[in-house]
Amino acid sequence: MVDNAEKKLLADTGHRIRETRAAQGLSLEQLARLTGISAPALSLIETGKRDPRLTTLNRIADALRVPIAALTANLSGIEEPNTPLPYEGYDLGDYQ
Amino acid sequence: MVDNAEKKLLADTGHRIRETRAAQGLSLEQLARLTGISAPALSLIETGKRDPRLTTLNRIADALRVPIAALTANLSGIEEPNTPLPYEGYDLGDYQ
DNA sequence: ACCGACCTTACCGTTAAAGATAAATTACCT
DNA sequence: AGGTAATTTATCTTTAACGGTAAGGTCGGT
Repeated sequence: MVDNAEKKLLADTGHRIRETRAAQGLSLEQLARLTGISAPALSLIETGKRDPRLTTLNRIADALRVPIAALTANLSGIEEPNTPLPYEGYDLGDYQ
Repeated sequence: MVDNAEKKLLADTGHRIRETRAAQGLSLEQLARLTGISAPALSLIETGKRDPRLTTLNRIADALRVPIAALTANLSGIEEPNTPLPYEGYDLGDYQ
């Protein structure tokens, strides 16, 4: 469960990065120079084969001039205020 | 430039995680069980001493039932609107 | 066909994330 | 004060991110 969801997260995030980069007419090599991240590493991230660190994601977002949130696929089931979760909550006793 | 900004990013992100966890009355040990991430690792992340991977951040966001964007500090200089490309920016003349 | 720009994949070395455990520290109680 | 929970820090091992380089692959253009 975790594994497939995480693969999808990485794939979707990579997709968003690639779309954003392509929309700006940047090549991997250009983005590599802008971010300091090598082009092979960027390729792996964009194809969902690598699990980037937060600072890596931040450097990409900075270079593409979008917030990190624009790159992180949001498939966790939560989006806006409070989506009622399909599964059991934990004991959040003093919450509310 | 990158270094200080990244430290601040990690510190701010960790702070948001801690605030969200505390607001739900969860201990590090409880969050560790929910995420599969060890309590020492969570402590390092919350105190900004570790650079978490995207899937790690995602597991934390899932357990806290907030989107990843709620945890990632947004100090990249860009705000909210996902600019659909004004496209006259980006002076990459020196690159290319 | 060749060419050139772009992307992918594979290998290697360095570095750091992450789990486990234990120890030390701090906070919060009565 | 003592006691307990919570958190931090330290050490170790395994795993993977990342850069570098080189090789392979794809596509469009002349």
